Amino acid sequence: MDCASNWEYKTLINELTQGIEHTKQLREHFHSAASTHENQELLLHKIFSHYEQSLLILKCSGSPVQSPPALPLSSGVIESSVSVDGSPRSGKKRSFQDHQEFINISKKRKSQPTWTEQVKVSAETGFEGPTDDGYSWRKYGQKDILGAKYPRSYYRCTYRHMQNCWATKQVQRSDDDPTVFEITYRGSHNCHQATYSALQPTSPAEKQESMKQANYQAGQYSNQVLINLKANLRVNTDDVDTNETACHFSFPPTFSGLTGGGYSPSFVSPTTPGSNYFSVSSSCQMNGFGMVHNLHNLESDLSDIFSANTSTASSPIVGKFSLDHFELDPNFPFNNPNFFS
DNA sequence: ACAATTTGACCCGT
DNA sequence: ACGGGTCAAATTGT
Repeated sequence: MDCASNWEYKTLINELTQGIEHTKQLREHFHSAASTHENQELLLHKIFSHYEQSLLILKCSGSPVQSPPALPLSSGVIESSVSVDGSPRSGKKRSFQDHQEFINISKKRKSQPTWTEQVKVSAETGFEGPTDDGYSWRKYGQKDILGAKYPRSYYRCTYRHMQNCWATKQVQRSDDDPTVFEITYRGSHNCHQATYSALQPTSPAEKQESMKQANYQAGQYSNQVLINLKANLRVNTDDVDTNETACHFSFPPTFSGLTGGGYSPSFVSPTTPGSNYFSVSSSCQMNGFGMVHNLHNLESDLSDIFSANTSTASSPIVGKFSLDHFELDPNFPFNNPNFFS
C-alpha cells in the first residue's frame, strides 16, 4: 500500500469511526434533558461530514494524488523527524543539516495532496464562498507572479511549530475576474484546531484564539441568511486544469441583512445567538462587507477582507459545511473521475 | 509587549 | 538565468 492509499485508508477508517462516535453521542443527546438543539444539530452536522468525507475518499480512491480537502488528520506527509520547525537560523546562510532537511521537505511536499478552490467576492453579493475551514493561517510571503496581474500570497498553518502542522495555502487573485480568488491548498492539517476546537478548544492557544475570534462575530448573522445559504449553495467541479479540481462555492446575493465585520471562528461562541454558531463558521465566514462598503473601496476591501478571511480560515472542506446550510448538489458528479484527481 | 504582516533576500527546481 | 516558494528582519497592529 503506497503512502497515498494508506492515507486514504486511514482517513476513511477515521471518518467512519468518528461517525460512529458522533452517532452514539447524538443518541445520548436525544435521551438527555440537558441536551440542546444546538448540540444535536452540531453532532448531526459532524455525522454528515464524516459520511461525506468517507464517500469522497471512496469515490476518489483511484486517484491518490489529490486528497479530500483538509482532513485534520495526521497524514504523515511531513514526519516529525523534520526539524525545520522554526528553530532560529544563523543568518541567511543555512547549515548543511538544514539544507539536507530542506531537500527532504521539498521531496515530501511534492507528494503532498494539493487542490485548488475558487472563492468569489463581489460588491453586489458580498462574500461568496467558503472561508472557514476552522483553520487559522499565517501569511508568510507574497510574490508577484509572472504574467499575473495580482501577487500571490502564501499562508501556512498558524500551528506549524506548535503542532508540527505543515499545511499551506496560496491565494491568487484571478486575472480574468478580480472578484475570484483561487486558493491552492497543499498538505493536510496535522493540527487539531479545526475539528476539535469547533466544539471545545482544548489548548490554551486555541482558547486564546477562540476568545479573540469571539470578539469579532457576536451576533451578526441572521437565520435568513443561513436559510438562503442552504437553498443556494452549490458545488461545482469544473476543473481549473487537468490536475486540480476547483470547488467554486457560490453563495446567493442575499446577505444584505448582514452588518458589521468579523471572522467566523471555528468554535462555539457563547455570544453567538441561535443555533448556528458552528454552521456559520463553516459555511460562511463573511463579513457582510459587500453591503456596508462603497464600491469605491472594493479593490482594497477585497484584499483586506479576503486576507482576513484567509488568515483565519478558508474552507476546502466540503464536509465541514453545516447540514443546515450545506446540501450536496444532486448533480454533484461524484463519479467524475477527475474529481480530486 | 506580543502577535501578525510586509517585504527583500535567499534557495531550489527547471 | 529565471521564476516560484520560503525565510526572517523590519514594520505594523492590537
